[in-house]
Amino acid sequence: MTNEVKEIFAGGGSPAALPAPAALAAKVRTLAPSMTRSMQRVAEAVADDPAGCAALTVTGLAELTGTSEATVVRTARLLGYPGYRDLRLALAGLAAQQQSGRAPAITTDIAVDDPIADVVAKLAYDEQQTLADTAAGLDTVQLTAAVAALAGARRTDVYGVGASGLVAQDLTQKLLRIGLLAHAHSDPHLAVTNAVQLRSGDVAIAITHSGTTGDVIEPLRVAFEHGATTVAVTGRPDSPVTQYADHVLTTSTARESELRPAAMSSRTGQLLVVDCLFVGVAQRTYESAAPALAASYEALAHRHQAARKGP
Amino acid sequence: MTNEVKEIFAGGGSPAALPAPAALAAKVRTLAPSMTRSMQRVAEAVADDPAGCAALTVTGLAELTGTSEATVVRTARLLGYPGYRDLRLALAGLAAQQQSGRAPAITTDIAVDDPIADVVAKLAYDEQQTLADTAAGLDTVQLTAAVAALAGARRTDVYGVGASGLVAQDLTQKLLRIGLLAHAHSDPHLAVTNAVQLRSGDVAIAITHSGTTGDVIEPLRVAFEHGATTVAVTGRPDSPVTQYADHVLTTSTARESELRPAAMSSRTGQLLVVDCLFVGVAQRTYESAAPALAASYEALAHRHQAARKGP
DNA sequence: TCACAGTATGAAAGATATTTTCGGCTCGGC
DNA sequence: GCCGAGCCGAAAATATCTTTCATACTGTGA
Repeated sequence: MTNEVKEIFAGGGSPAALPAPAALAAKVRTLAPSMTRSMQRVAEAVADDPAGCAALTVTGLAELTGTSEATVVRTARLLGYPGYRDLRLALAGLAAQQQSGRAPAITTDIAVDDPIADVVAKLAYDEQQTLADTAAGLDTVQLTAAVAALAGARRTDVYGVGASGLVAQDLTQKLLRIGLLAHAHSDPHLAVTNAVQLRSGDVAIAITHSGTTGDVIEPLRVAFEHGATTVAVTGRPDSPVTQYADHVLTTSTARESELRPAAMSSRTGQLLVVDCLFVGVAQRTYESAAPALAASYEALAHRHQAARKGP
Repeated sequence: MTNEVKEIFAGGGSPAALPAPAALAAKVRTLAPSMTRSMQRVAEAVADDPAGCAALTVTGLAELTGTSEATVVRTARLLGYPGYRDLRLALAGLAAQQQSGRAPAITTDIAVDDPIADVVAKLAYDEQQTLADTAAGLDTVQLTAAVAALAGARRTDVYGVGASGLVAQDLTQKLLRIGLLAHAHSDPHLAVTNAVQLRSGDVAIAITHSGTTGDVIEPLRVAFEHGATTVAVTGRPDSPVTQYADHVLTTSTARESELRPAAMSSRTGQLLVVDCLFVGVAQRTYESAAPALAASYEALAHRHQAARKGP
């Protein structure tokens, strides 16, 4: 008999019968007056530190509050749960919500004495922000034009120095993988001497956050003057580099600070632009890109060891 | 005896011992490849419907997935929890977070005929997700250890090939800027010949998404055997590369597809880890890092043209 | 193809946590 | 002071979780 009653409670009720975690604190306040002393102690502990209580077994919570298991279970029942087990789950949910609610507070700058966990959170948050901003600010018309130029290019040269040089190489690696002829230049002299070879039908891409890097502007200018289609990926749409760019792709300019140089966040936005270019081109040239990609995987397969399980 | 052990697990351990709910989805993806079939079924069910699974007992989840209780417990262990009970609590937390207006996830893949605006949105979303997952899954203990090793290193070698090679260079560039002696190797032969020079007090870092890239594992092994402190940045915490790593930093494994190679999303997570390492080291060596950073800006200033407004 | 080694898996036993029962206890009213 | 109502916790009963162990399976080398 008692068994049957319990089963109804545990499994038979409507799906949303249990109080939502968020309502727990309110329920505690509402019901507190009608509770006995011991139960109030339990309810108080639960409302006070949901996360802590969620980590406790029924026995642990009983000890913490100086009561018994039976009282804890009675309290859980009063709060609307079938038993302590379900209260505990709700508590875990509440704790998680509170924790995630605290997250947006990380907009502050990174300090020298920040614990490493904060550093991780802040960096991740900032880069997410940069991605969102860049995506929102990207001009799809310009992007489409750049993709079209790349897809039909005889050859593509990409210029970038410093951190942007790595982005340039990233783009080049990707384009090569889908069968396009691309080359990244970080040596300004070689970049210029190569740029003079370009002509109509070729594409030149300059990547510079500030838009003022002479070593990158110069080859783009040369390419521009030789009739190549030129693209600038920069955080400053009004900077010198755009003078010689047929298409300008703007990346977001995130806040920078002492411990977080501009190069760090700009890179994230630049890479997003590069990925967009790559996928755009891959879409346009799918017939040839897909087999080329597959072939490049194939070619690398033997350079990977078989994954072994633990010792 | 068993009692004592358990209590340590439940209450006494370090605060961040258990994986946070937010990290769960990432962990499932990261560890799924190393799971057995049955465990994958359980992991999938858990990732698929956290709320639903949180409502189930170990027996219920075993029945739902057509496996046994033992398998469910094993899966929970693999995901980093002491047992199913704790996994269930995390699940409840995750469910609560999702319910409280978290991202519903644009799970669709990039298609060949997606308009460019969709491509931008999907790529940005995916990379944001990768950042969040990587940040959530990053082990701060390992990170702290790696930072400490780097900050006190006589010299640092970083190994990476392909896309990871660019990440290696990014890290190297950053470390050099704050006055550390660092070098990136993408030539496997040179990497090994340099690795034999390393000894205790030096640091070697291998960056490989799959964790199976022989060209990167080999130099790390050599460095490891010569007594250097070794760090692996990989998406597979159980892969061969970790055999020779004193500290393992795990990046998130995002879904990949034909138009979005693994290298693309892995790069985002790797760069976040690199940034965390850099900032961590910069914090520890602030006295010398700050002036070094300032000096590096200074040195580059003359290579930037004055920003001119329009024509 | 077959034997074999190493794993993966689930059934059931064992341990732990939760729920129920039941009797002692306190407190206020008469 | 006596009585009754209801609070409370110890311990039994039950549900749940964990471990163990035997079996089935999978891939491997002869």
